[in-house]
Amino acid sequence: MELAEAKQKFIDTWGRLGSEWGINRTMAQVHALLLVSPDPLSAEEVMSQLSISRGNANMTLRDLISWGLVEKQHRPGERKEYFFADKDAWNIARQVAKERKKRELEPMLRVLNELAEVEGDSKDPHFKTFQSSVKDIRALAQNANKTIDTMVRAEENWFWSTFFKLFK
Amino acid sequence: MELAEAKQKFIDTWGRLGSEWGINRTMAQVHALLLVSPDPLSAEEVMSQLSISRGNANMTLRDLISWGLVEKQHRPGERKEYFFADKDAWNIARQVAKERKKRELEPMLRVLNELAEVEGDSKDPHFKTFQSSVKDIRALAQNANKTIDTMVRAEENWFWSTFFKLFK
DNA sequence: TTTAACTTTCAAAAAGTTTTGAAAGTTAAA
DNA sequence: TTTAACTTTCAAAACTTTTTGAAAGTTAAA
Repeated sequence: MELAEAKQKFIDTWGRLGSEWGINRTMAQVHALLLVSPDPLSAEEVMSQLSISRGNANMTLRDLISWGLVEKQHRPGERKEYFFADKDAWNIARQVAKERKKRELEPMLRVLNELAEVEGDSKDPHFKTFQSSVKDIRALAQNANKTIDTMVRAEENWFWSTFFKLFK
Repeated sequence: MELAEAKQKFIDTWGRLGSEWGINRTMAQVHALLLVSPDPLSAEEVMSQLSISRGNANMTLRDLISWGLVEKQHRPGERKEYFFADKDAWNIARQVAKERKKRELEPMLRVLNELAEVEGDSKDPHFKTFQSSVKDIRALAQNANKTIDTMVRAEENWFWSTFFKLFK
């Protein structure tokens, strides 16, 4: 397989994975493109390499920056901005976990906490099932939350050497 | 808050979470409905409680069964089938992790393995960046894969006793 | 300043996904 | 076997999300 073909396959695969996990396909593709680029790319280069519009490239790059996966670079004497992706897989995983926790897990936990407080007739099977399902799922979510906290705080070395041992 | 209102909120929240994570909103809502139902429900009941069509209810229930989250129950002397959700949060998490691993992680790993084999000029920065990004992400994916394997094999007790102690 | 090289916005269009419901299929009981 | 109670299918419609591109906005350099 040629490098160009392999890059394309990587971009497509990363894009598919993203969309299966609720992340905009184009955003994942732009991320993949930057992951395999040794140097920062301009918006123009992203547009032409992925055949996407200027508006789309702009929004997507801003999203990637807000996810903490990409940063802008400025070159002296040039108006153009360049975009560069953090290439460290563990940083990427941490960053994504951190953002999704903030955007999705925490809001859900707030609702679950509220629902766990709902009072009712403890003889009513409907109430009993509701309460135990909610509390059980809440415990799971709290646990996920805590695990992500630990993950976010962890150093790379700690992660590769210690964390996965638990699961071996 | 009334129980009925709380149930509705639970169903909506679970539905939203599902769609943020690439799981059909209705499927997540049907799952939530069954999670708070002490008894199995018929397709008819699911349809009317969530105001969805017969076709949608049927497909969604079959999907939930294929995810291992719901099972059909048959009552002697009745044609109708009833649907019942496993209420155990740890089983649910394991089941979802197992299915997503099979449906998404493993196919991606196959592509990454293939891409990690691509040969090229090790003096070329494009090739070097490609190779190291692919290998690094592959290592992460392999770790995730292994972690899920362990999770799937783990007993409930192991999980609850090791992780959830603080929250009970 | 002014200019022009760039970035950002956003309404409309396109693409993708989900839902509907009527018709076809299935099967348990009579 | 026939019937009718139920389940399944799938093409078309509705809905949701993403993308486009032209216009507006910004700003560094001349």
